[in-house]
Amino acid sequence: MNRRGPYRTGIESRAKIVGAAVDVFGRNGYKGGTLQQVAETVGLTAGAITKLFGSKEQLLIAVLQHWSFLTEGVIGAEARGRDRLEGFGRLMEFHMEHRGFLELYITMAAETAASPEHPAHDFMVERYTSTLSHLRDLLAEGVLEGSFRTMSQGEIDNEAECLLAAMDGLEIQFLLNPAFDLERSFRLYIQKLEARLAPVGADAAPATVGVPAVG
Amino acid sequence: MNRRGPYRTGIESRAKIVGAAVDVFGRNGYKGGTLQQVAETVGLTAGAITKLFGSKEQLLIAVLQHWSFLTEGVIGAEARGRDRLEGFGRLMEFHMEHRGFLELYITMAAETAASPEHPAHDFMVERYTSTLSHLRDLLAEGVLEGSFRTMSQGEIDNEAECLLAAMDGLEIQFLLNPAFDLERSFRLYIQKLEARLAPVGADAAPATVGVPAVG
DNA sequence: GTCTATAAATAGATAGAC
DNA sequence: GTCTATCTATTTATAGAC
Repeated sequence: MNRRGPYRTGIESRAKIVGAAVDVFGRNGYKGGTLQQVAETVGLTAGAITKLFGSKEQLLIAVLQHWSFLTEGVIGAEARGRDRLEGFGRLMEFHMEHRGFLELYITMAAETAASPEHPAHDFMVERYTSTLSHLRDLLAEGVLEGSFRTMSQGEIDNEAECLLAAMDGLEIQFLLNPAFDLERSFRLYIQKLEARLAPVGADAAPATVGVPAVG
Repeated sequence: MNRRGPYRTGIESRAKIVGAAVDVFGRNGYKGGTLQQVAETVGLTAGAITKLFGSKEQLLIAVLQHWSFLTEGVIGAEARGRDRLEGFGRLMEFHMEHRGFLELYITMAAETAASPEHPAHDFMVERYTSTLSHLRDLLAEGVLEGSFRTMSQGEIDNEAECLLAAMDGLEIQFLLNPAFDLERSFRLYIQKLEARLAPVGADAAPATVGVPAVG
């Protein structure tokens, strides 16, 4: 970085273009978003973007890689021990602070879910597969560690699916209603999850644990 | 219906066009879907559709009304008593059998969530608001009826939000992976919900209730 | 590296024939 | 009611000047 030479401005432009494309593709989708909208945002022309990235599709790929790199950094791989699921809480925070990335994620998820020929389809399928795998591992580690009660693999699978589903669904509700407290709702879900998965005899009064007064 | 007169074929065409538009808008989104794709599906021309519906946007409105009418019939208003949440289980079944309507719902939810100027934005916000309200009512009625333990309004709100989120998120997972058993995953979520919300003293062994062997 | 100009395709919508 | 033909606007992508 801070590289000298003939490519300096090109590299800076690429970064600015990718940032603008996150918003454009996030708001209007891949087909709906246009290179001219991106160009307008960064003060260039559509032709310049085509030459820099080769094609609209390759710009999308660059956008997805940027997003992937950023969110993996937010979630982190160090999530072990007590704060196992904390990385995903940080992801909710990140999405509240950077709405453009959340819009991109939800838009790409829906578009690729509905059309297998979407250029980002394989990317998103792989993303969902690995996220589910990650969540299953966290839950299984919690069982081995004694933080969670014993569960069958089927129970672990379903908890992982529901947890990912809750994140996606709550994020949609946040986008539709900016007053919605995404991070708080997600953390309440986690509290209920931890109460439900508490080792037998670890805590009394399971009927009310994990849900503080909120009304 | 089976109406005579000069409007007969027009009415039949309208129904066929709306059905085709469900798929086209569902798969490609509103901006991404074209009148020509719809016309091709039903064996008409794009010009004929424009004349019948006035504009692309009015076709979308007709599509949303059709979808709304159908899904409300599936969910039903009779959902009281023990089978309070059964209507939403039927909705999951319906979505597995009629994937086009599910694609339309998820696509519209994502598009309107990301762009407030979307022609279906107000429609979807209203849809989410009323669904959340419906779910809160079902939970509150369950409390009054004694099926559920006492909850604060905040707890009810969060349970309704998480339930709607789980439905949306699990549906996305089903679309991305057709082998995913949406209905079963949803019913497992409901079982966990009912176990979590069981009246105090109504059932022993809360740690394992509601989750049958699945591995 | 970015521009202008342009090619080639496609969009939604309208007009008029039948 | 549906078609053909056409208008106007946009799209991605390319070519060549600077």
